[in-house]
Amino acid sequence: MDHDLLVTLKALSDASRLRIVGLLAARPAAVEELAENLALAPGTVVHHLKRLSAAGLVESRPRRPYVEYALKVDRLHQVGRMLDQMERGSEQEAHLPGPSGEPLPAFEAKVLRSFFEGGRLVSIPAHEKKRLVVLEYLRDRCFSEDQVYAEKQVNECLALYHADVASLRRYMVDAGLMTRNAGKYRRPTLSVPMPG
Amino acid sequence: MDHDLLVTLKALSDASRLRIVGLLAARPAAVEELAENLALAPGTVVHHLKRLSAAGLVESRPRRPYVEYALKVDRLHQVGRMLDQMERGSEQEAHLPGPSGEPLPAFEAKVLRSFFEGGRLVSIPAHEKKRLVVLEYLRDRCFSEDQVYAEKQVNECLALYHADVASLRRYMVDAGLMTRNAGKYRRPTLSVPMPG
DNA sequence: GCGGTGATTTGACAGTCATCAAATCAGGAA
DNA sequence: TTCCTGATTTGATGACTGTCAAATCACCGC
Repeated sequence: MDHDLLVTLKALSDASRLRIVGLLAARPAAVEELAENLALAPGTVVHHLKRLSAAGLVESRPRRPYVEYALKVDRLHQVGRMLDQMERGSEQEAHLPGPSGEPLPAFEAKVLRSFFEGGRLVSIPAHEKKRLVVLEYLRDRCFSEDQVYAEKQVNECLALYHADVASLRRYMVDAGLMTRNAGKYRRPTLSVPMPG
Repeated sequence: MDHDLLVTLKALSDASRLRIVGLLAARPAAVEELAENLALAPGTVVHHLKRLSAAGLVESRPRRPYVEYALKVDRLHQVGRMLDQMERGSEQEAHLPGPSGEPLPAFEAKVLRSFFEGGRLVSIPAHEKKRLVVLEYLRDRCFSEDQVYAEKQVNECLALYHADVASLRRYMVDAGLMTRNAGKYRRPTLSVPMPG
């Protein structure tokens, strides 16, 4: 979620891409059309469109013999709203809501309240049971299922909550909350820790 | 205006700076405080704060013995609104409104209508009188007085309207609409072209 | 099947920039 | 004045990325 915002802002923070968004705001267009308007090579335009697409700002559809790229205005509005609410973000995080607002079990709520302050993790719990609560909470806030994360991305989101991202990463992997394969991280498909 | 949006988006499109914004959203803070939370060197934090400041997102105030940096929420909201309205941007430009909405003299209005299409300059007028109308219009939309622009910035804004930015730049300078000094561009302070 | 057109991918290059360590500055206290 | 603390500047380095030209792909009509 937070990570997506970053991706989207990065996508919008380039002159050429902003111009593309401006052009697509008027009407959908093909790659070559954009390339001509922007005085850029088609390959470059494709590169930009891919970034905008990864940010959910643009969608493509075959329109033989062209490919029609169109702006997804909803996403733009979403980003606008996110920025508007960013100032509230930290206050809300101070409430430490559960994944979908439902109340947390008492123990977990207590642990989270005592280890978080102003939306940030003040220290990593030494007791394994408490640590697990914190780690699981962070994992849910940072990573979605069925997505692969580079170590850099993992660090980026964890850093939102605590400076020592290396420890958090290691603990998560050790606890089986995240799996690491060839430098890539992901949530385990079905992690029911079975003893024996 | 458009240029400021780019600067601001660039400022927001970095993980560290987003985290800074998040921290400052909770409460104002000093450089070292931020540096510790982010696990970054103080110098690096200052660098980021300078960028955020240039984007108008942050302001600083001496708070001996510290320097207090605070978020300017208004600016954040402004950006959010700009993104919301970006989709309307091109439509509005299609109307080619004057600098502050007042009606343009008939001749200028006619020239602009015939040389612009969908908010873009379709070709540079060959006739000097018409060209001047177009150039002046573009200058007003791109550059404010009392500000110095690098050539790159000049190109960025002009490119929003026409691919051949080099010609536009040259014509503007030749016509005295912009002055160039040591690679830097600016609007002439008082440009009353006096013959002789 | 074969060309042709438009889209995409690839490899290389250049410019930008985040980051750090270390040097420097600024102002209060001793 | 001379320290001390915190902020800022500087220079260097490494990573990222926007850009292009050229190669490749995908699909259509012949």
